[in-house]
Amino acid sequence: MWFHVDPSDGLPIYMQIINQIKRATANGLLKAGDQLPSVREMAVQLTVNPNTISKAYQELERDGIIKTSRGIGTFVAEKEIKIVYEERTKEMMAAIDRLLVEAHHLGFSRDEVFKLLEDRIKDWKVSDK
Amino acid sequence: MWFHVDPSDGLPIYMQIINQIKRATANGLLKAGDQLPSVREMAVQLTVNPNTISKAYQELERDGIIKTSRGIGTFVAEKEIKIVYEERTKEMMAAIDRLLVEAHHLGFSRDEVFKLLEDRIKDWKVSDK
Amino acid sequence: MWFHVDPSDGLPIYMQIINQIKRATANGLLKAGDQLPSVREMAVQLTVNPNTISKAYQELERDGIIKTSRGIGTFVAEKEIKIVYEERTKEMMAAIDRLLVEAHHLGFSRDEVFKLLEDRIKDWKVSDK
Amino acid sequence: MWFHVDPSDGLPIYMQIINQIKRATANGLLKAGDQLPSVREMAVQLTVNPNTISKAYQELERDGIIKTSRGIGTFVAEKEIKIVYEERTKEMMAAIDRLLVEAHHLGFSRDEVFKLLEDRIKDWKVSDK
DNA sequence: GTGGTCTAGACCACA
DNA sequence: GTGGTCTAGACCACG
Repeated sequence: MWFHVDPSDGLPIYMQIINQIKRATANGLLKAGDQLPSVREMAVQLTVNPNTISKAYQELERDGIIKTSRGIGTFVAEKEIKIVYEERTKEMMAAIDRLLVEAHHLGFSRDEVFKLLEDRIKDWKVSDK
Repeated sequence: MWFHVDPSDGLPIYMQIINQIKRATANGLLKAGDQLPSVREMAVQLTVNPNTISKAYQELERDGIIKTSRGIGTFVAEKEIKIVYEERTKEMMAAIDRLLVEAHHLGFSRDEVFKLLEDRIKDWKVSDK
Repeated sequence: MWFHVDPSDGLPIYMQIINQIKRATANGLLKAGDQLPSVREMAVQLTVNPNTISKAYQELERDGIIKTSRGIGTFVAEKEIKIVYEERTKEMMAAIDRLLVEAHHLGFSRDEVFKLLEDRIKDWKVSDK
Repeated sequence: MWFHVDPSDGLPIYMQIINQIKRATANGLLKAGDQLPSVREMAVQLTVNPNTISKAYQELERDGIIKTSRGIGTFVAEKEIKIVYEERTKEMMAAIDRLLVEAHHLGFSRDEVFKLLEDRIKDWKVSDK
């Protein structure tokens, strides 16, 4: 499988794994019912401590993203993640505020941020498939 | 002053303080030359250990956000954009990309992000002087 | 390892440690990828509080000299010169000027400084590989 | 008088004053027997706490640079500062080492440092009077 | 009064 | 085992 991990990334390794799996399920790269590698298998592949994989899986299961059956394996769950609208918007606004603060400290005006984002979104759209 | 801290937030306390001060300098609540509460003062206000405040202040100083003088106090620094243009833009684009990725995870389309940012910038502008 | 510390030196302990590590990476005693003693280990060696070592390591990390991974350890970072040419040269010239001023205070002529540096560089070169 | 002080310099204010006076006596700008401003006078002039001036003067007197007579004033002392040769050389070598370490972290080779210093010294000589 | 350093000791996050 | 955060409390340097 196509997982990878960067130990020198600030993000804890178990988090990197969680993010990749979340993203894959969001993308459709992983569909409900798909089997995930076993903890040991993945640990070998990423040359990472099995505890680390285990922790990632546990957290994913807690969030209802995956489902593990003892002795059988680990699978992508049916359930879909739903965050309430207000929650989502709140987080999104927080993220936007973080961006604006960062922009300020980098010396960009709000209009420049707006312009840059506009351009960036256009680029992304073009490269969309 | 209007600082507050949530010990049960995942974010370390000193980080919460850093973020609040960065934000305040970014939106003009704190202006260059303004004096910040003394380490001890802020420590009692937030019922937090003085060392924790100190750590936040030191980190802010090395980022050039504030300036401290022993025996005098701590002050908001003159803003000075030192990084070269390419560097700045590169960092800004990276920040924008992080935002777009986060937006995607939260299930927002790019147009929605664009719209939200537009609104937010308008709000901030009002508080500009 | 060969670290040592003098608590009665005017310089803060964490600074002494920083200087030693910077020096060691500068003259090749520590190379990129080398593992540093763990915080606790070094703390007992130097009979110093672990927090003090931790502070030194954290400061070194933000200067890009070392790289630490939680749960793994602390390592010498790959050297990476990021600053632009003009910036670098400006800083270097400032450092040279500081040296010349200090030399003047100590009563050395410029030619003597030149001579001493020449000798010193030769010595260092020998320890190059 | 031509003293000045920069509170935002890393160096403590009292140190800045000491350095200026030391330099002036080394230069000949201040000669043995010259009277220095009173503590109060200097404090007003530099808009600095009198304690700070006082501390500088005390330290200078301890080093034999100046001599104060109660009720009369403060004067440059006759005695000349002498550091033993080995001491001076030791300090000078330490300063050179600091320069070389800094150079390394700025990405300069030893030969480049040598070259830069050579140029700098030549410049200084030309601008000497 | 200000900020800076250090200790002792606790608890957490990560691998 | 690793490093990171926080507290309580001491002492120092500076103005």
